[in-house]
Amino acid sequence: MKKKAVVNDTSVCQVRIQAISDTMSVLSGKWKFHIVGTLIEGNKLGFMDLLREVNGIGTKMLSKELQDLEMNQLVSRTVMNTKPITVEYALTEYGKTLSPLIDELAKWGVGYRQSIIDSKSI
Amino acid sequence: MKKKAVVNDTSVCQVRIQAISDTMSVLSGKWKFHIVGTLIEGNKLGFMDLLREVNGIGTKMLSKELQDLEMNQLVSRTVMNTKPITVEYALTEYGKTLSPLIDELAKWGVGYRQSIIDSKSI
DNA sequence: GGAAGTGGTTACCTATAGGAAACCACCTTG
DNA sequence: CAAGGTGGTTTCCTATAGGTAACCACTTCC
Repeated sequence: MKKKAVVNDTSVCQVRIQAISDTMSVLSGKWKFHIVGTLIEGNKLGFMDLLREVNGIGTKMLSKELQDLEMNQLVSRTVMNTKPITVEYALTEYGKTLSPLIDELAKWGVGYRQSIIDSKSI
Repeated sequence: MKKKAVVNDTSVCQVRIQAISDTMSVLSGKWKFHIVGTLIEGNKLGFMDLLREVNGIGTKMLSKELQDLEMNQLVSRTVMNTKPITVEYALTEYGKTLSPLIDELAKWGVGYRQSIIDSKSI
């Protein structure tokens, strides 16, 4: 019996793999990270605000993605009692726990872009 | 001139949004986080090892995703001079900078799963 | 009354992500 | 020489993600 080059079959590792799947399934698609990232910066935003801020998104996708995020308790939707009715989208307390993740995402992206620039100038 | 409820038009913010896009474009698709996550655990792995470890992936996707990652300098591909030819995939030094990001991803996923369990048991 | 701004939904279309399976080459073992 | 293990590529197919545009309702402004 040869020893297989298996990684690490401990439950810790299985949990980790499962956890990555879970996170990705909640934040799947092209826009959710952007929307959450924007809401971290903006605190409370209306639909049209988000449409402007999230570069390139259309009404359909924004609407759908917000529903997804609301379903997963990450975003709250509050209809305000104003003259032209307005709706406020904001991160829930739980949604705010995504901050460190989004920060890492942004941080890595900055470094990545810099590394491309550096490699070009050699 | 009404003040628009614009988030934060500073360059810091624009960079951040751009950075999130960058990261997501490099790690797009269903499998890249899994593959990188597995390589973090496993150090050096062969094609068949990855095929076994990354649950559910097929040869085509694994092959394609590894090429993508190699192109972006995140993964190295080394053909070993062994009797039945073997290939070692490993994270590059730059690929290892993804560790904190993957860790956050996994950490959040664990918390998320727990929050689902908790909300059920109330 | 019509334009313009709020916040969407719906229908339609297409590009592509991703899966299954066949196939290829090379080497070793029986 | 056939089987089985390495490491893939190619073809073919489909599900779905995502884009465009039309449309809806309500309100205020002119």
